Amino acid sequence: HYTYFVLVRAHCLAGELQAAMDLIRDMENKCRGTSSNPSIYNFVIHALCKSGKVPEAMGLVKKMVDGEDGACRPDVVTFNTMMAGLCKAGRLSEAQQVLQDMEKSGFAANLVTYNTLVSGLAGAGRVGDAVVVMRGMPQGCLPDALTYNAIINGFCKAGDIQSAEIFLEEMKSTSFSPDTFTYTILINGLCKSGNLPKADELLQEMMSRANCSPNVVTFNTLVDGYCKASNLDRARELLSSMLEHGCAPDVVTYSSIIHGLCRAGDVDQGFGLLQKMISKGCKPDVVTYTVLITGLCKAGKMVEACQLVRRMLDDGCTPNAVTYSLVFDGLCKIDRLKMASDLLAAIQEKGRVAD
RNA sequence: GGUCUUAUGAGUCC
Repeated sequence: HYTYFVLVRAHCLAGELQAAMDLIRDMENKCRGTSSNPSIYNFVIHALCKSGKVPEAMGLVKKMVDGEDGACRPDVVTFNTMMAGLCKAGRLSEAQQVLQDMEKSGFAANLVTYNTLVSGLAGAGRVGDAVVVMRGMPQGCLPDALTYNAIINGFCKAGDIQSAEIFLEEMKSTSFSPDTFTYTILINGLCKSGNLPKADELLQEMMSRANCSPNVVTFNTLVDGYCKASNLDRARELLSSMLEHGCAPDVVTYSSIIHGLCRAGDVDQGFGLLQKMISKGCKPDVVTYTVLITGLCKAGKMVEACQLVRRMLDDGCTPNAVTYSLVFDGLCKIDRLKMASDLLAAIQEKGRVAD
């Protein structure tokens, strides 16, 4: 079975999900009667969900629950994985149904099950429902740091910092202390609601505490906050201060600042920073390029925008629906249908159509 | 020994 796991995982990671499913069927036939391990199935369910094949994942789970021809019995991870996939697809009522289904099949929900549902609801703007689920968690399965973090994030995303702080206080009264995630969530909420001073204060608090130092995500969150508040100087200060804390800026850090520069109308400086990140060994991704292309389109530099699309293709970076809609929209608006069709031809020639 | 849950960046003035 371990051999099968290695093979199935390799296929999944290569995006060859049908091959992975075929291997499972092959395993079911060859190992008939032996008890197999659900982790192989769980891995495939996860991969199917991640690539948007939720119905296929549901089919596999159903096969397992029904005990169809040689299929392995599900375990709690099977249900948790399926539930997370449904949440990410925005299919929340079906995710809630999984909780009913598993109990019907005699499986007890665990902490991961509840946390999955809580974060799914909270992340979809239904933080009130998330709190109801949290309050209904049974003895022996009480909320942990992840539960609180998901709830706090839900309130922050809804712009309700006050409620987030109430749950922060409640968290502090438990055996779980706010961690790097908690602080980063709050910093993000404060940034998005325009309270940069308080967000910065929290960063200072983190740096003075031992058990929850800021990481690259924390810095990125605040860097983006300052960029969006048009305070590029402070954003750059943070870039230096993250280095002092042993945090290497990553593609998100650079893309945020490049976005800030472009938004300020300084696409040239954006390209300068692009060069700098490349020279530091940080590879630009589809978002980095899209940010720059947006800047070029807004500046009416459609020829350069098309050139950058070709450059990203050459760089091995595949444009997605956001990139394309942006460029084609820009071209059509200024009536450059010839350029649009030329670009489309170049994309098709490279066989790189995403989304 | 292998599988599940929490935080950060892009377009559409809709």
